Amino acid sequence: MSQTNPNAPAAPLSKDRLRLWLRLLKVTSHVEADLRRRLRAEHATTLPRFDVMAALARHPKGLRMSELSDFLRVSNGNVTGIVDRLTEEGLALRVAVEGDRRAQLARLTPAGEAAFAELAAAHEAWVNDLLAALDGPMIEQAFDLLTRIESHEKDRI
Amino acid sequence: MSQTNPNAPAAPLSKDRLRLWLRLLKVTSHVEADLRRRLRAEHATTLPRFDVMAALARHPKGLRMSELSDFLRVSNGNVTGIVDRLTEEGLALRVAVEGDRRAQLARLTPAGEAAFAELAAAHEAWVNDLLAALDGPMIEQAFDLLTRIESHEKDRI
DNA sequence: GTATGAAACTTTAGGCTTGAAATAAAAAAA
DNA sequence: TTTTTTTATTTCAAGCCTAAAGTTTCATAC
Repeated sequence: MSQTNPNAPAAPLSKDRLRLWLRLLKVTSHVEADLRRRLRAEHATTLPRFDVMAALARHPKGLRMSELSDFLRVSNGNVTGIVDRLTEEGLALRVAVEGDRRAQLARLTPAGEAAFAELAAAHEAWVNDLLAALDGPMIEQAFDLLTRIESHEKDRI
Repeated sequence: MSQTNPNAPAAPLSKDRLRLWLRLLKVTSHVEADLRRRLRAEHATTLPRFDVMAALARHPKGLRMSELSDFLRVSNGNVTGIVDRLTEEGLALRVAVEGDRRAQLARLTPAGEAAFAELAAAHEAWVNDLLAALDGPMIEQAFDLLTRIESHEKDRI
């Protein structure tokens, strides 16, 4: 489904796409770094922990470790460590699954839920500030561009 | 310079910006993960190593370790390790700086330059493929959106 | 010349990340 | 039932990343 003719000389578009990618990466990395910095400085936590807590907050009944790693698109071993650390701090816990002694559900504790509520509010405000230059129509435009990239991605598989 | 009135109720735009950010992060992470996967699978290397090699390739005379970490926006200690590993494999080397025994220049070896040339060509082709859904005008649009985010960013500091 | 402070770099501790190996339990096959 | 395979999770090794502490060298002030 690629639009490029393999026999054609390198199109100038190829260079433009590369420049765009580098620019996109730079901007998103910068925003992400800012969020990480604020999470660390103002809330003594990290983005991966925030992501795990966000996933668990959406699923109050808990998620299996494997569901969690699927959801977050990270490896199994990765979430093991993060949930370990959240558990040590009393923000998460593991509960046995009825009828399957291999599996465990990770859940937020009440303290974890309270902590996440604060984090989520701060996070939304930060993002709102970082993207404040974009108004409604521009946001639409951006969604549109992302959808194009994503749908092409699915073609490729 | 923020357009939001702190006394106003949470604007719906705030939620839209958050949704956009999550979507943006998802798409860029996916593209980045794809590039990492291909670098590993097809060229037995990593994105951080590629980034260091790209910086050194742009500066044939070499870069001080601190210039390198400034350029890549990562910590000093970080580049120490990456250059160490590139050096172990004969792709980079450190040369003393005339007149300052504290400093060292990191440079690519001829083998490193050759390896990078291959990597860079493959990388450009991958990005071209991943962003193939974007034509010239859309690329312009995207640059425009990124410029807005960036320029607002500078306001905030 | 000596002392003080700054600069360039490395080392260290701790968290994140992956892929691969290990463990344990469940499910399927024999 | 016993064996085999699959599934859920953890552990491990190795690289990436940061902030903070440590080392060496340079520059400046005295």
